[in-house]
Amino acid sequence: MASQPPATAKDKPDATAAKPLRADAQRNRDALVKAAAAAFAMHGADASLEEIARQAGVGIGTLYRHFPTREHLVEVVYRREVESLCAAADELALHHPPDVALEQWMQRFVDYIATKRGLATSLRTLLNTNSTLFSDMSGRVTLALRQLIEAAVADGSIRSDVDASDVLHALGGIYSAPDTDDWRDRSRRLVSLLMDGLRFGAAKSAKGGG
Amino acid sequence: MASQPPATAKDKPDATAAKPLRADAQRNRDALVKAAAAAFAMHGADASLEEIARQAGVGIGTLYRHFPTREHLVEVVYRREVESLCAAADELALHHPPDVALEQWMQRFVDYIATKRGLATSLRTLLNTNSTLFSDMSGRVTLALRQLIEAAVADGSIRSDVDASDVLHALGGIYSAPDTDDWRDRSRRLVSLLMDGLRFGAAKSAKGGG
DNA sequence: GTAATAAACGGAGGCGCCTCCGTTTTAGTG
DNA sequence: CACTAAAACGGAGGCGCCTCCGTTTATTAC
Repeated sequence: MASQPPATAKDKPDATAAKPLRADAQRNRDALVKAAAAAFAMHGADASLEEIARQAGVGIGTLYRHFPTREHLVEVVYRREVESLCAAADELALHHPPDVALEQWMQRFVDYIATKRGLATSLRTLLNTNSTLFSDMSGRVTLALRQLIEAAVADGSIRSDVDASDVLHALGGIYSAPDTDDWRDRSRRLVSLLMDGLRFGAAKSAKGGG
Repeated sequence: MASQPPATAKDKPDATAAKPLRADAQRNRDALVKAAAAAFAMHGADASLEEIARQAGVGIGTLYRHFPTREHLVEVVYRREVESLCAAADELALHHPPDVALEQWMQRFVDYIATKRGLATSLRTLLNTNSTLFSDMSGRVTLALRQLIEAAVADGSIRSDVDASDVLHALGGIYSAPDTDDWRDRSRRLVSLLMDGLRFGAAKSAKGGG
């Protein structure tokens, strides 16, 4: 479990090599990310950075030391959220039948995107600027979705002639709908509809294999 | 020369209908645009708006009344510059042989773009956001270029199998070159080279018509 | 000319951005 | 434990953004 290389380990020229932060620095950093996530969710991507620092209980200087620009902070928050969304896939897979897990995850995905409406503009700018971020995130999402789909296909509860990118496109159609009041309800219905389409013609009737 | 419709003229429901400004307002507006053009040229698109107001000799409130956002101001300055660039085409056509006019105008065009390097990012954002602006401006430029080309073709000094959009693409290749110190010299050479290509196979050798 | 009114002015004020640097805290060392 | 160097902190300060509203000015009507 001890993954620190304090003295005995050799330096790894790892791409993601980050020397361990000092304990207080790590604490503050975590507090900042948490506060930023809340602030961005509440006020959109141009929430006040000073307010974020205040909520995190640190000085504005500390915020800027950790995140030199607003974009850095937005990126970290965004990565963290996508990561947690994808982690939820594993969690759902453990506690539900594959098709139910898939449906619930798709619903979460759409809901998550919905919360990002306000950030749409700046997030798109960020994703255009930072192509690494874009490919990392879409790769991560596709992977999570693929695993859910494969499990459901293996289980025979959905048809086998679909793949993750097809479904991702279909979900795109759902969340790009204009935002009315009943957006949430409709998206729920549409995800459910998509799910029925996926179940149609599935092998489940011939259930037998383990 | 009197183009004001003070009392006798009827109201035109023109799309660009703008009620005439009060004299002082028009004066201030002009001063602001002029100051802004200078400031953007000097400091890029995020020049200080307060400084612009100061240079124009007006209060910051006046600036914001005329141009509610920075983008409004950038747009007006940009439109004015493109307009003046295109007007230069007519001017050149009056005082030079068609091929010389064409070459000189292309040179001005490339020089102009060069001054916009600093604004590239924000200008691109603006053009993406505001598609009307984009089509207006590129239409205006294409028209000016087409007239120069047609005159030179008619005169027999350049070949006839090119059109404005071809040449615009070629110019694009020139100004998108990486910016080194000798950028200006090289672009001059390249424009000259392009011009030679346009002259090649022209009818001018068979000069005879008046 | 004067009066009335709509239009325009302008800058103070409140807030946010970001930098800079004196102060504090941590992680090592003996 | 004390000591030190390096790392991190934090907030004052300077500047820019933008709004709001009391004051000034151009225009119109008489």
